[in-house]
Amino acid sequence: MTPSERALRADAERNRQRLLDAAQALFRERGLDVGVAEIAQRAGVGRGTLFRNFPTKQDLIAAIVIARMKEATDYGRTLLDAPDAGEALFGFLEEIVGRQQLDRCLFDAVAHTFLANQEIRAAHADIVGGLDDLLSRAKEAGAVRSDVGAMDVLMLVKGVCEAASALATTEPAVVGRQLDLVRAAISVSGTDRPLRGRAPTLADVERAHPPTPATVAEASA
Amino acid sequence: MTPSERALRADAERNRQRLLDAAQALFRERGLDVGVAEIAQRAGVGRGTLFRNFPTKQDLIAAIVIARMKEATDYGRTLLDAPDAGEALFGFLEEIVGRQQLDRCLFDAVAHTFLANQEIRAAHADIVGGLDDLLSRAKEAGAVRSDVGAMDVLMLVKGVCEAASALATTEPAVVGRQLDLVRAAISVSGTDRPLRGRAPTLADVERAHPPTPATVAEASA
DNA sequence: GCACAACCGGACTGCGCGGTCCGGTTACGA
DNA sequence: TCGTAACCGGACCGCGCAGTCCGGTTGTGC
Repeated sequence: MTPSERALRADAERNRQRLLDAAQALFRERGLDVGVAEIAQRAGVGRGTLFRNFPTKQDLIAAIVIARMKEATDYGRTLLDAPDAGEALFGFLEEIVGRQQLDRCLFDAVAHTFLANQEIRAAHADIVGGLDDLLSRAKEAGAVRSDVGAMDVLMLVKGVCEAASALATTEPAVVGRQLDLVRAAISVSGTDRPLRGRAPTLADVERAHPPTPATVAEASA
Repeated sequence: MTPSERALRADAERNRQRLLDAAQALFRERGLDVGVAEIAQRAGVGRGTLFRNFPTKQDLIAAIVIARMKEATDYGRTLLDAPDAGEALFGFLEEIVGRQQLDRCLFDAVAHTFLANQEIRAAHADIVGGLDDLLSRAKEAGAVRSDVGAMDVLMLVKGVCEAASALATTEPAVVGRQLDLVRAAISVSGTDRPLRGRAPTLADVERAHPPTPATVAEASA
């Protein structure tokens, strides 16, 4: 947070990175339940070192989540220049799903608790923003119906991730199939029925996950 | 399991039901994390009584889940006589989502662990069967594209539930909107693109959640 | 080459929860 | 009425894990 933290010593930085890598790998393999002891061991450092870098297991998780979200956002930006706006959008959706499939448990965490964390909230908003840009272009290009919003799409995609994770291990092809159905859902079809209600907004989601007093305090510390 | 268990004494049966009701209510309010102590207290019984009726917290949860699934299946059957096959199908989907919204955490549990339980597996298969019947009728009536399978639909619906639970507390209308999108996804539109792969089957899902040796033993006990 | 930051890693604490035990009590049901 | 099944509920156990402490060690940066 405070930029005044003097740069880490070389070995400290190295260890920090090792911890992130080890945690990431273990979380992928076995979920968030892996113990800190094992993470430290896999990283080849002592437990003390882990807690020096990340005072709390949650902090460690959050660091990984944020890094992953930023990667996705960056990828989305590169698609803004793509010639076919529709394909760009659907490509982004594929990418998001692919990433969430890899790091399933991490995004579970985001959904349930971590939107209370300010940094994660910001990273999330960035992704939504990027998606919104891609969606707007796709609408202009006539590839997507005009009455769906970014959160509509994001919810569908999140849903696909969740549902797919139940059986993706044995049938990865199913994910693509589900995405095809999402595509059918939001494409212009000529026989579209109107959608109920209004498009949900980012604010709606954030309102449902208020930052806790604890995280606010933490952020200002 | 064994039908030879002699009927419970009146007060025992009463307590059993109280426990189910209390657990159900608490799970709805605060998720599966509520402790057994609190459940017993809310039911107005001692902890010993809880464990006599349900040797394990998991058993308690499973009992509730199975009851809920059976209710949904029964409702589905009543729709088989409805005049409009398309509306019947979509009505069933609304119903499923509504139920899952109420008992969010329970179905999380199912997805993650409980398909290993034979009874739950059977109840799940029944629901899929019912959905399949409704879907077939809707296809014959020309309301739904012919290349989607019951599991395709179920996955979409499950996805909607998951995604919605993230913000349903503040915006219940969003769920209906997502269901409209699901409807758009599987309706005949004239401009349908082919779907990747083949329709997933119940067997695909079950294969991904093999019954554990433990549950097999438990079922035969 | 030296001072000190960073690391090691075992021992320890605290916590919460599921599950067990049991002696004393209640109320069902025949 | 009476035998007994079922209940009560406090005490207790075990477990696993996050997080702390600390004395001894290593290796970085100046």
